[in-house]
Amino acid sequence: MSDVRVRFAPSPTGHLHIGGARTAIYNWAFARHTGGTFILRIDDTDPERSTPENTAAILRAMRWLGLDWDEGPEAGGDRGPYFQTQRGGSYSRALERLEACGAAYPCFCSAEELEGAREKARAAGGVAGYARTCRTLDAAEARGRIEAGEPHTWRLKVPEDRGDIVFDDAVRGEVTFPSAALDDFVLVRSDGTPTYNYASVVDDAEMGITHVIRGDDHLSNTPRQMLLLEALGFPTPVFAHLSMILGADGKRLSKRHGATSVEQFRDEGILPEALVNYLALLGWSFDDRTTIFSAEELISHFTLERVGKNPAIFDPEKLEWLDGVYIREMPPAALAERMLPWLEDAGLLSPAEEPQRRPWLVQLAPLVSERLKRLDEVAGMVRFLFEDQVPIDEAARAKVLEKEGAGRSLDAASDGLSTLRSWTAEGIEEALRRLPEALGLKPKVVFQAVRVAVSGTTVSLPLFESLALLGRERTLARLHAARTLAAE
RNA sequence: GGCGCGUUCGUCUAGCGGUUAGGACACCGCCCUCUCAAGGCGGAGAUCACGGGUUCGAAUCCCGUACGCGCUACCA
Repeated sequence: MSDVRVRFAPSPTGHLHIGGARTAIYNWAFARHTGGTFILRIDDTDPERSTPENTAAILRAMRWLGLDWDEGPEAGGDRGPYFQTQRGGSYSRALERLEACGAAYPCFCSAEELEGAREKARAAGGVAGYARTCRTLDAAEARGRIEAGEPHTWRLKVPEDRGDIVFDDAVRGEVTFPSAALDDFVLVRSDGTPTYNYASVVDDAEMGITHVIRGDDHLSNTPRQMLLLEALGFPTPVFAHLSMILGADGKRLSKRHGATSVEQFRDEGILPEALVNYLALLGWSFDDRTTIFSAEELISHFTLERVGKNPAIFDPEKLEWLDGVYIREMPPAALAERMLPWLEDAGLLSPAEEPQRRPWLVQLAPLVSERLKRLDEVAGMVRFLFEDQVPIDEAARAKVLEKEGAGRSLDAASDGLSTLRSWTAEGIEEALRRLPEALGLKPKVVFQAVRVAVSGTTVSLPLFESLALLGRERTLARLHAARTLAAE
């Protein structure tokens, strides 16, 4: 195992978003590629919005995607705990050190005061940012106010002579921030909890994180964190900032763009392999032409050098195409297996009938596989093979059954099939193929009449195979039922 | 407002000084065909955001402008 250590640190304020999922995938792939360690840490420092349910959902989504972590919740590890709310000791120890060396100071300004100052500054068109009012407070006086129980936060004292903060981002290259533009940001809130920038830095350092691969929204936080790192005497990790994933309108992805969380895609019948493949490609390229690759191939090819800098628009259509590719590649038995929950949810199959229906489902699988883009489409496609009777679609009746020749086609099909010796797709095809010529009708007329009679619609799974799966009895019953609706 | 980052077909991208600017999704056409798909073949689609440089030569390097996004919170 190499000494690379990376982490994915979601905050459990919601479900696993696809942006977060992509960050997780890159961290995971990087760790696996380098033989390093992948750590999952829960950044639950926002007491208002963090919930255990969200944490559970995130872990579930990670597992579903196939992203396993070496250290973290439910995995253990010797650098834990892996929940920030359980790491208070680390933050207070670090604060003591910062205070001792004069790198942090208490601030007694109230939230209202700060807000007021901010608005005034903004109205004046000047710089926002904290005015450093408490920075020059006398140490003894500050001590006294703290002891008197006055509410206060702790702020980092940004050094005045630091100059430019420069770092070499693994995806964006050299990035420079003038330290003069940084204000003395809050480390510890008045309730004693750490802010993101603070907790994250302390944890990354204590957990020995070597590469911080995270969203673009943290790029501007990086200089702050580097200042903290310097004050604490910790080494600087390699930073790699990933661009955002946007909706079709170029705006930040949100609910109105459709599904945005990993579990929503699962519920829409997207395969985890396809989602990982798609997300990996959103901002990273395998090479100059490869679109489809397995998780193993992703791992062996993944490098930070091939991560792109520009924001990417999420394209559900391409995801669905890719999902279709994965569905088609699946062996029939595997697809039959994956179809099960969807058939059960649609009430077409009960778990009890499952075992004896297995071989039948394996025969069905190849018929649906090449027309499925998502698994949630399967029930609608196969329903006519499960139910005893099928309603005839009004438009299909008008368009097909009421046409001249439909009735004769159904009669002839009934005749031919009722005495058919081997009820197989091949046998059925042979019997039905004879009909058009015998009736003097176009093949399409005959086959569409039979299709509508049997499936109720003009579009269905391949006819002969469908009849084979339906069985002789139900096929003949439907042919007879449709006869009454048909023209001659 | 300040600071930072980004900008190649509609979309995802390849490209890292010399290419007919390549691939994929979507789109269009043809073939296959019992419908729908899948598949095969072909097509259209990018003056590489714009304007200046540097260079024999720039999508590739530099500067500026525009637009987009992020940060500028006791959110993360």
